[in-house]
Amino acid sequence: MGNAVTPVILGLLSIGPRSGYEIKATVDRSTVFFWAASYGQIYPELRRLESEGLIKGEDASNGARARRVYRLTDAGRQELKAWLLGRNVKMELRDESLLRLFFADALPPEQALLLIEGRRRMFEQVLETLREIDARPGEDPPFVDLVLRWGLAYTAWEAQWCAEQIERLSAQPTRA
Amino acid sequence: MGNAVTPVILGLLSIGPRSGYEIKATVDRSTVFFWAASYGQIYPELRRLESEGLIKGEDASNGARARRVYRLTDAGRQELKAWLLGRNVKMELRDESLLRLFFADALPPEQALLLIEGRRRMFEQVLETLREIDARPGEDPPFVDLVLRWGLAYTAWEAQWCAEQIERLSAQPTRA
DNA sequence: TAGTGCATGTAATGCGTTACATGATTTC
DNA sequence: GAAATCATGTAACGCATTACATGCACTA
Repeated sequence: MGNAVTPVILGLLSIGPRSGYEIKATVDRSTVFFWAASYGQIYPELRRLESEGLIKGEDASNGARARRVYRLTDAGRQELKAWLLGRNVKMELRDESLLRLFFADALPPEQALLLIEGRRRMFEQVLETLREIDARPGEDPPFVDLVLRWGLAYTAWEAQWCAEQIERLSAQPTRA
Repeated sequence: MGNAVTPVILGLLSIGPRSGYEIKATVDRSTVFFWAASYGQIYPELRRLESEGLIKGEDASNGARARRVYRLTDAGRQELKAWLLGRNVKMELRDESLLRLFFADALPPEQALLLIEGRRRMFEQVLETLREIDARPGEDPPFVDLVLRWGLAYTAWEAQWCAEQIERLSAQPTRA
């Protein structure tokens, strides 16, 4: 497995053939919430993966506009399965809003409350975005759908947690 | 605000004076779950922050062993507050276990289930780690404690979500 | 015909992690 | 006396983001 973008490419191509551009577009409205990818990673990696025989590119130009569609090879599918079942599970969060909350004792109580309020709004907005995606119903593979539902549930939980803390702290403003 | 480690240093020093080594140690058992930091960032940034007058270092050597303890200056506290109240909220998740779940349609159903099971175990383990931290009671500042409780609640929620999905999918193995 | 979206790609830049280097002090 | 911990720091490396460059095709 090459780098961070490798499983994304292999995974998306396991759903269906795509161009580099389409991979990026798909990522930007699906995995980007928990796994980002940029052109700077995608295009070089597509060539590398093809040279390793894990994917196969095919010309799909439209007139003079170049276009190359990739599909997974059998070897590529094997590689994807191996990655899916591999043991290394690392999860890293980089949550700036949470870091702020962690240091909120440096602020007067009413401003600290604003921090939680901001966090709530953030998740409320993500929730809206995800609900719009949800609008077009089940044309996605089952587990793609499952993860979308995870996103909805998780985001709602975060917003709810913030709401509870705000209520609790508003009642007893002296201590968190 | 310099880079990713800047708010961590300013924030931890707002709780109390610390050496670079202690900052790293504190991070590794608190913010590391949502915000990591390494020596390669910390030591250069400490010097930079001191040269900017945001923190002040003081020699605290023990015999021949060098040690330098930093404290926040008034300017540093202002900078911290400004960061806390700033508007840019970016949150990035990098959750490999979730990415696997997203592509789990490439696997036969019983192996896909194993993926959720593995995710559940991962959160169950983090939960244990966090509960051990929780064991020593309220000597932390209120919001530090709040974020720890967030960690406990969040982790428990994730484990619970996995358990629910496993149950649901075990009952109806054909669709996710 | 102007603007948006499709499409591929690279170079520079910045960044954080990893690994290494060094040595003192405390604990068992 | 050995091992763990305290303590500071740097260099190399890998990696991803950002910005840029180029041009076609479709649509309003």
